Amino acid sequence: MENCVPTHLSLGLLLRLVHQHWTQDVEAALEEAGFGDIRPPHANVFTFIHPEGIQVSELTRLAHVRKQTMTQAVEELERLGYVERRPDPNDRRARLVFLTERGKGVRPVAVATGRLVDQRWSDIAGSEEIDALKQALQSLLGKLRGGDKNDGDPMGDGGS
Amino acid sequence: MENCVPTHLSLGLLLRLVHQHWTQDVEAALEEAGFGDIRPPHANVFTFIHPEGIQVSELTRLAHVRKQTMTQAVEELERLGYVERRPDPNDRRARLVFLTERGKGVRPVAVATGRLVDQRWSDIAGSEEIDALKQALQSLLGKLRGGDKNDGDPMGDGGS
DNA sequence: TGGATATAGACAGGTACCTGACCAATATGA
DNA sequence: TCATATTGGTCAGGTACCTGTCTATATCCA
Repeated sequence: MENCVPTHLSLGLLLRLVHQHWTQDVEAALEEAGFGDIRPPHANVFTFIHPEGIQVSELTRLAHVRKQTMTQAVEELERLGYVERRPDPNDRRARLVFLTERGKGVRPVAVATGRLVDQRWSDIAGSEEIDALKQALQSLLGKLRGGDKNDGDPMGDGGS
Repeated sequence: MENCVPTHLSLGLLLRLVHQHWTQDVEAALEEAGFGDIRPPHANVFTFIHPEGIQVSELTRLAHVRKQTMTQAVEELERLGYVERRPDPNDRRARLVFLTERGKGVRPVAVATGRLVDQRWSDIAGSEEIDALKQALQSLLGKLRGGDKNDGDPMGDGGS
């Protein structure tokens, strides 16, 4: 009796709960991979950073989080030695974020983590179902915002 | 060009973004209904409370949030005069949460808010799509937890 | 060329979740 | 019946988001 999944929970609740699962799973996967010091929000940085350096503002746009949030992630990664910030030669207001040598080593793992969780969920629930869910969410999102500029995100996030 | 919704965002990112939309929409709907002092997490209380009184612990179970979170919501609603807490005659550790007269008046509106947002989203994206999404999330959730006790939630949440 | 506006980033502060430690009352069971 | 969980609730503290304000630089255009 006790494991019927009976009536409909609200959409808000469902979204929150599934999202929580995702975050936890990403965190666990990072831990497992031996990078306990990298946490979900950091994945956003690893996902979108590139060798030419990138501004924090650009990162916020790509990851859809606020400046404060992204700044904090970058600062933490800087403290951990994965990235460094240097002045932007083309804009004296800005600083560019670069991977350090250490960061370059970790990036593939950090980026792969999201995919890994995707994979696990596909194993559990069927990859078609997961794909359909993604599609549905994406389509919904597109409709909710009248038409938002979007951006790739090969896998990204992991974060939130 | 700028409104293509091109490649696939990660599931985590999608979940976060859609959830954010939901929360904002619920908040806006409450505001619109003239209850700007009621905020999304409070909806959990209004959804699950009943005339016989309910323990905070029971509320946390139903809404799937932690004690601290629910306690805070209840305290706020108490301060606003929507609920009151009285000792549980059957358990001297516990206190029961009851709606005040004021709370009884607001409850239907607070509960309806979630449905309202559901309705709006159905208008925008098609009710079939929304229903399918709910179903998919629920099914996924059921699979992620080996098999969890569930609970109704006629509409609930609103909150997160 | 100079004034309005937009942008990069820092800073201050709030919210809705979370965890873990703790106390008091209750239920369990040898 | 008394030690041992378990549970209801509080307290302290952390995280990942959010908002708004502010300064310095950049951009745009009249």
